Amino acid sequence: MQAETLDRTFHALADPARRTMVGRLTLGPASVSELAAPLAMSLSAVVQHLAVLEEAGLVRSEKIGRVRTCRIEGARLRAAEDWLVRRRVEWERRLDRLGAFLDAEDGRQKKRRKR
Amino acid sequence: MQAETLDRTFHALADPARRTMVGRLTLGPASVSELAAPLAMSLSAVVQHLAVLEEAGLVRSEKIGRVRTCRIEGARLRAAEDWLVRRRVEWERRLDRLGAFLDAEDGRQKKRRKR
DNA sequence: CCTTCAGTTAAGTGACTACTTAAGTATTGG
DNA sequence: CCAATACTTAAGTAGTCACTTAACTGAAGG
Repeated sequence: MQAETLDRTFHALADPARRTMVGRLTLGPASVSELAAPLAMSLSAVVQHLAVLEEAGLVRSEKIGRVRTCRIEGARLRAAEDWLVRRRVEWERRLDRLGAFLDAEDGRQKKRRKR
Repeated sequence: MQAETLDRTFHALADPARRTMVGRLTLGPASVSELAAPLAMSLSAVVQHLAVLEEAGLVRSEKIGRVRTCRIEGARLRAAEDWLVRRRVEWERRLDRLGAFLDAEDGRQKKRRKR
């Protein structure tokens, strides 16, 4: 939950090519060429995107022979999700309190009208 | 769930100042100065961050008199959370399948050993 | 009124992004 | 062996980013 880690994670996810790569890796490990296949850019560009994902800790990879196999690393993705969930919960809690307050006000008004 | 919308959302969240602003707004509406208070930068810079958040649809604001009041808009935040949840679910499903497969293999090995 | 307040706008700067092409380096199938 | 494969590295470029300072607008408060 460190600021810099979230910076890198959200930055990594802010690119459609990188999200496509992450999406592919949720289905299972893949080589660099497999990750590149659906993307309309040079292999070189894909490698650079991969570097961003690895530096963010979203992906880990190992090279065997001439093939580099990549897989997702769940922790950072989970941390980003957690951050979003926490904000949403806080925000919903606030809406609930507001709703309860308005209901109470409404009740008071009706009471007043009854007199 | 359009790509460009997620681009903007994740990009907006990739900055610590903007995340601080969003965090503040989950607690309730705030003026620009209130958002700026905890940030070590000029008001002008804060206004520029606010513009990024508004263009991403994460925040909406209205000016009354000389005060601009900002509040969060939940939808886009929710969409980002959804994207992360979907990837995680996919990834966990894959791990489960893998686990089941390994368990089955393990069972087969034990059977073989029994003979 | 007129000054302070709350924000707005413009212009500039240095760093970073997302690519490209081009020229590598190991592997490996035939 | 040697050509194809699977990346890897380097260098360059146009565009974007996160600020800054400075000058400005329009609403209040005294």
